[in-house]
Amino acid sequence: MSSDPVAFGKAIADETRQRIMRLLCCRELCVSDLVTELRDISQPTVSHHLQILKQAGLVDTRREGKQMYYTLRQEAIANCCRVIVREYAPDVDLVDAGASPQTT
Amino acid sequence: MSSDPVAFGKAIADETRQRIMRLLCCRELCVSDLVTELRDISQPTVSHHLQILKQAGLVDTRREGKQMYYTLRQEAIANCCRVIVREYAPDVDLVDAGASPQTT
DNA sequence: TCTATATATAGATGATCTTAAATACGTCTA
DNA sequence: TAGACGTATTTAAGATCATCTATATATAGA
Repeated sequence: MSSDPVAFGKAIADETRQRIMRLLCCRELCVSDLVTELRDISQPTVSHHLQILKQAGLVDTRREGKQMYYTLRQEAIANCCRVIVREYAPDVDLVDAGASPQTT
Repeated sequence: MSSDPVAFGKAIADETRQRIMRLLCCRELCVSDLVTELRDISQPTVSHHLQILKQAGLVDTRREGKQMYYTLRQEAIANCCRVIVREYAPDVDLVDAGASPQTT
């Protein structure tokens, strides 16, 4: 919920967590679904990363019987990005120049 | 450079680095300027963080005599945010409906 | 209640990160 | 060239993190 850029950075600063986020994007999955997809990561590790994402406010949870379903909080993610741009890229207009690859 | 969300996350996942980014936002500063402002951080630590930001493509450098001047690469930062939103918040329109009320 | 299943937590370990002190490097000026 | 100054790198210590195994908690069904 915080939209704190440091906390947001820490939350996304891990390859496994971003794999989880990618899997959760636009669909709801339970822990065992995620463990099945991330076949090289143990269940406790998946749960651990989910707790970190939850703590950062980037996922929502819903219990259904024995399973715990997770979804991405897209609006929260977008909001963190808005804060970052407002703080560190205030001169950039997000509307245009979206796809222009202006990088060294 | 890369616009890799994991690398971007690692780069911003530190309070000191974001303090540096805030100081560099919209103005050019050399290392000793930054050391003066961040009065609780040593010069080698500041230099170290600047290297991390540089490696992530978030700052540009310009040498002028003995000093090395740093600037924020706002476009690169905005681009990383665009990638993150595209990947993890595709249903959200970054432009409107932000934290600030946008009266149409 | 007991058992099975799904998820979370605890503890341990190795890797990575932050930091400062000491030192090296690069540039200017005399 | 020598010395001063600004910045970068090296080294090492302490902290944090990702990951596993083992175990605990929670829920459903018999």
